[in-house]
Amino acid sequence: MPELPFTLDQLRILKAIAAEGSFKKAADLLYVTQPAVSLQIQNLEKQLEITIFDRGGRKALLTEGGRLLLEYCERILNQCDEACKAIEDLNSLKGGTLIIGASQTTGTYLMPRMIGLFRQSYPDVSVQLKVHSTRRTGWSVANGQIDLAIIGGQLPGDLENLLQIIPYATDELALVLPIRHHLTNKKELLKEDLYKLNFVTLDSQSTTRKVVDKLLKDSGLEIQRLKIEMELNSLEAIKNAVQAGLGASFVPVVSIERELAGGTIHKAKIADLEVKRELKLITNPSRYTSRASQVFKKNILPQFASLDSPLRKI
Amino acid sequence: MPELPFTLDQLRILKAIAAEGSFKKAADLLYVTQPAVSLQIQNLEKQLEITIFDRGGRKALLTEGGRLLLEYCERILNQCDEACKAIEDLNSLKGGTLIIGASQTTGTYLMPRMIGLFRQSYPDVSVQLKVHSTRRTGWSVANGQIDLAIIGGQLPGDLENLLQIIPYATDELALVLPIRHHLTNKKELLKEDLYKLNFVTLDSQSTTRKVVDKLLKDSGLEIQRLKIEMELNSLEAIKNAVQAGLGASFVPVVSIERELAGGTIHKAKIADLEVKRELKLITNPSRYTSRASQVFKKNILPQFASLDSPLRKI
DNA sequence: TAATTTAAATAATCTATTCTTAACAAGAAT
DNA sequence: ATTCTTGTTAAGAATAGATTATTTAAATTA
Repeated sequence: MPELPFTLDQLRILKAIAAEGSFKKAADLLYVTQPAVSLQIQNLEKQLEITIFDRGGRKALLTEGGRLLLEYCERILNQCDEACKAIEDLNSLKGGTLIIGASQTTGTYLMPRMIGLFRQSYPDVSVQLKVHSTRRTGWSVANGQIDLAIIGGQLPGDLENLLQIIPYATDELALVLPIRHHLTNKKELLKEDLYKLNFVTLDSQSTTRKVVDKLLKDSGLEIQRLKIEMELNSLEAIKNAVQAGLGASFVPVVSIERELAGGTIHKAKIADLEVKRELKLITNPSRYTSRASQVFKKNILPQFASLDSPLRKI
Repeated sequence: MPELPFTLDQLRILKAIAAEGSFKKAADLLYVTQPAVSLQIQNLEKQLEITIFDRGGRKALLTEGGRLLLEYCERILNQCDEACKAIEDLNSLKGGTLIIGASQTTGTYLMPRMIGLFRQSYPDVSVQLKVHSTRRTGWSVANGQIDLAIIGGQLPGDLENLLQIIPYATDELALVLPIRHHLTNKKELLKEDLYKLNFVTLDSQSTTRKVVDKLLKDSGLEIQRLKIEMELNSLEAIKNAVQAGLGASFVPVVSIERELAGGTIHKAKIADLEVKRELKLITNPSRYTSRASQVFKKNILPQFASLDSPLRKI
């Protein structure tokens, strides 16, 4: 190894001697014997080809070269200390960044609460939330741009093997009706009733829309017979449309908590149909997992996870 | 020794890997084997309790902590490089300070030429010239405030043992007369003639004055019989006074080179009297000798030294 | 999919630093 | 003069770090 002319230990010794004015005291300060100090300084002087200390007098005094070196020495050691502190902060989560991926729905209704909780405990970690499609989120996790993500949709097959996928929670996709709709009287609906409704849906690109379509189809419904009044591109717009009496819709329950509590929207029960999807936590097991990510997964996510999620099993 | 969490070598390895994106290539770059690199990084990671590299993929990628550390790493290594350069410059005399002491006379007439010569070769060394009394100069050399000095007077006894005193040159104190003075006709004067002259002298504090007085007295002259027209405090003033015809004076030959060449002053010979003093180089053998000081002593001084000076014996 | 190649981790051995103890030398303080 | 302190020198011991050889894992290629 093409050698450096000094080591950090030598610089530490130099600093100590300069501060104490004595080899002996420096040795005591550093918990080594005095010859060790002498030797190191001799090596340093030999390698730099300068005299550093004037040992003549009562005190060990710095020569011109010594003073020059000491200046750099202090700067270098300060940088080292700073580096240590920064790393410690990172370890104790007083710094760093956590990047979380989510779909539109979880990103809008679930993540903000989770992140809020996380930041209560770790206010110095900056958290980024990336809302993208399931596919794109999956790739981002795969190549390390995102630490972890919660998705509701189906991943491309090749990613399924690459990523760790943990069932996280069940997201019910509730049928919501305007509160003055005539079907709100009925305790329970039947699948058949859906054909009588006008629907306001997410546009067909959306993951949630695809999931709903697939689930309805799987349950035996002929989805092309469902009347779609209009397609909107955000859940908020849909909720507003439903509340305005423009039609019914399937929306994630997490997105209507406030409306249900305020009685501004009606959630219908369907006797012979359950529209549910699995929310899944995805991470990349072959990548480095940041401390913040570990903590988020271990401490925050379980508080929102459904009871049967592996994350809950403490 | 309370340990530092990393060594400069480890930082160098870290930097190399980050640059090359590979442990192997970093190893080649640093002329070590690959396991050595692996081990050092492992130690680093253990000590800092962080993961630095993501070894999963094709390339060794930095983790968040790794990037953080690398920032400090680069700054630290840069400082180290700078320190090395500064020391090298000092060694090769591309920096540093040389502090030279001198009496009024040598400081005015000799040193400027020497320093000029020195700075031709070493323009980056800053040179300070301190003109003080012999006594004060001696003490400054003793306590290290001055690297070396040339003095013409007598040192206090205690300093004579402490310092290294090398005969350097003989400084003739020439009797100078106005060019129109009636004694300039004579080829050689005699001591007796001095009593007929009016003298313009340095004031009695001055080293040169004391030396001249002593030398004249030692040669048997009754100095109180010499007529002193006036006392001035600088050689330049004296030279002007002499040239103006106000009187004669003993002045160091080095101080009248220009005037002799221009024929504006007359230097008299005295048959039975030689007024000479030894200029001596003094240094402090028990103190650190700067590189600049060594060079000045070895290369510059001999060019101005008299033939019998030890400095000339190459 | 298997085979080859490449990079990194691991293990065992060996070397080289760098401590420590001990003995010594030089200055300062008593 | 001698005692105490401080630093240097020298020899042995402990440790850190490097090397070679081998194993493991991933990526490229056939």
